[in-house]
Amino acid sequence: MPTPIDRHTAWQKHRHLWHHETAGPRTLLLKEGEISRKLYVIAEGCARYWFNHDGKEISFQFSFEGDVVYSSESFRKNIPSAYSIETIEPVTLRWLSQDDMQIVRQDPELYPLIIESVADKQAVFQRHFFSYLRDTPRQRYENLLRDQPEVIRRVPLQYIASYLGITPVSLSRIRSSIS
Amino acid sequence: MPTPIDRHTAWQKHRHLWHHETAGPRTLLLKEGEISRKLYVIAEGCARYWFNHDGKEISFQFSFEGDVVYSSESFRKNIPSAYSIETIEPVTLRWLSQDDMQIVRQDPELYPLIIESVADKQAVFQRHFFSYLRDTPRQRYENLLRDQPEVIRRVPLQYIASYLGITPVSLSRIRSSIS
DNA sequence: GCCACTTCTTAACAATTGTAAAATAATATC
DNA sequence: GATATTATTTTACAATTGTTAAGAAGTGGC
Repeated sequence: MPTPIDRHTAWQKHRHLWHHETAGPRTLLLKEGEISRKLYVIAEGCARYWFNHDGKEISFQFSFEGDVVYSSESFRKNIPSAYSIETIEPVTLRWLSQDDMQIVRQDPELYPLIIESVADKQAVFQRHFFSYLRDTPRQRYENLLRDQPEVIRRVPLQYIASYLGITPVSLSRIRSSIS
Repeated sequence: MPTPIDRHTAWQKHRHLWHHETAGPRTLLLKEGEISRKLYVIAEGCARYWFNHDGKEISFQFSFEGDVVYSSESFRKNIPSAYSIETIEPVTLRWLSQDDMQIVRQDPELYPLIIESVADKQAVFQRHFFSYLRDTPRQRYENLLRDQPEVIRRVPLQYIASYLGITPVSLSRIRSSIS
């Protein structure tokens, strides 16, 4: 087994592979049905993940500074992405190509870190999922307000409504009954 | 990078590490708050994942023959599990200890397979999650009936209700309005 | 600043779900 | 097989959400 080394140092070995890019607000970084070919990291700004359902845009994830942004299944398997990724604010990004990511993935010092980060992401996702089984929409909004007030400050309410699994009208009612 | 070999062959190398076990119905394989120390695979029978919320048992996953069953975050990090795993039917199981799983994980031929299976599991989970944002409880029940009729045959309805995010009463109404 | 456009809120009503309690059905135990 | 226990269904009513439409507030372009 490779000797564990510092996470930051392990990644820094590959920093020469990163490209840089900026984009305005409401720019598609990835379009539903296309193949995810760049693994982005957000340096500044925010974005949302969404998919189309009967003509409605359903947002299911928001990403901010430091977050990795890509469609992992599409990126790994070269299959069409099930969702789009769109900037909300103007963003500055760095990204890795699929080929360069292959190089990084082959680094034995990074193997355990990558497994771990994928698994951790899954755990976070699962906790988020639990709130849909456990809490009412009102409680989910209150949780968001308490745990991630930044989302409510930076993300338009219509996107937050679909993220909470309700309509904008219902979210508006919940908000007015709180404040 | 290790040469990719046949998935089955790669796992079979480690078959001597597996233990065998049986359990009756309604047996806890893992209790919320305890540490997941065995990675089970179901040979026969089925089980459910659930957590407690205000005295109610909320089921969020069902597992059948061939499925891996454990609390991944708890198993990896030796932290208390956020949920319980309980048999529904009598089961026969095989399992790996944490230490033996460490050995398996170190097999360079299995690294890519493990990363892939974790990532795939996440994708399945994500698709399931999407239905909570996209569909009504009635549609989720109809999807379950269409895609996994085995779940409805083998799992008590009260567990299915919480899995769908509704009460048993509401599920009963939905069922009676269909058939 | 003015206009057009989008976003958010409010209102009214329909549809769905939750809650509590009782009835029925199914299962387990002796 | 009779009884106790648990699971599921049904009923009635309260609470919440969806839908549609209209109004208010906010944004951006000229």
